[in-house]
Amino acid sequence: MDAKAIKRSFDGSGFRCTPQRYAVMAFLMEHNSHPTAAEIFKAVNRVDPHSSRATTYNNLRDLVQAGLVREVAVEGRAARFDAKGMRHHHFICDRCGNVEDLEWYDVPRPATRSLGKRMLRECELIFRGLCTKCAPRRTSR
Amino acid sequence: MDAKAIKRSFDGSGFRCTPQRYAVMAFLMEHNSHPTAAEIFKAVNRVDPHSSRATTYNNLRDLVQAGLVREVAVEGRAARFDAKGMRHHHFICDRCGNVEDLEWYDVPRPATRSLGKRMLRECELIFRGLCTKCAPRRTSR
DNA sequence: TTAAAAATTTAGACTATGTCTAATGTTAGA
DNA sequence: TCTAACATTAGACATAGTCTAAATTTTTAA
Repeated sequence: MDAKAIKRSFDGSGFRCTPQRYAVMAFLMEHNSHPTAAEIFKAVNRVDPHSSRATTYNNLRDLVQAGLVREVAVEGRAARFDAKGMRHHHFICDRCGNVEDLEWYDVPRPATRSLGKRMLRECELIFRGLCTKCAPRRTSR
Repeated sequence: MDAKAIKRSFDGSGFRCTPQRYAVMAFLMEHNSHPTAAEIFKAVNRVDPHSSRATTYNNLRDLVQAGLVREVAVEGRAARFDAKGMRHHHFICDRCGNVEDLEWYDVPRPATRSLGKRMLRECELIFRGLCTKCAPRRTSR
């Protein structure tokens, strides 16, 4: 993949591009499966076992803070992560909890009145239901 | 509040309206602060200490399954709950993690094409930013 | 080049949140 | 009133994630 681009994305983030951080970013950019921290830790260490559990968790937090990675909380399950590439919405499966990307489209903002003194940063659309794997096959049910 | 209405809401849910479950429902209907399970447990037992921790957690899960309560996952924080009264959207504070209700309005559904074989159940809009308490006071910054 | 400072990694202890088990209690309905 | 199904409980357990303190690596500045 584009190693240079990954390294460049760290510029101005306040974080160094260490081998451990690079591995996390590269993995997330190559896989849009929204892995959990545990899955990322395992995957990264399968290739080159030089990132500890603590480092993986710390780095994920740093990357989220730097705005390079997004964390997705799922009810009753471990958090999932994705590289903030193209804008997209999320579909979360009621049954298996998997997170999938859905084509992005503009979302109407709430009325200024109802926001009050709150400072709005982003509007996120989350779709729920059954993913392709979990949806019943035919018209049965 | 409307004790009868709370009891009636259990009809057809497959769950009995026990004192412990009633207490959870009543608390959630009187407070729209989106409390965590731990907060609900404490609050309910302050009034009448007859619900154990396990029961509170079990009942919250049951009530969510019955569709009477909604669970809101927040990144890096404990899950929060609210009674599914009027439809509304959620505002989640980046800084303190508090969840607030925002007036409901219709959300455009994604294109059928991009949904594929997925079965869509609901579209949820989540706003992020700083709540009134956490937003900077004046125009400073 | 090198010494000191800053940032990063690490193992493993620790914390928070939530689930499970097995025993006990309660309720609805025959 | 008896019984089967349902519900509650204490406390052990599981999972996900954080923290600490020491070691390592990188950067800065002389």
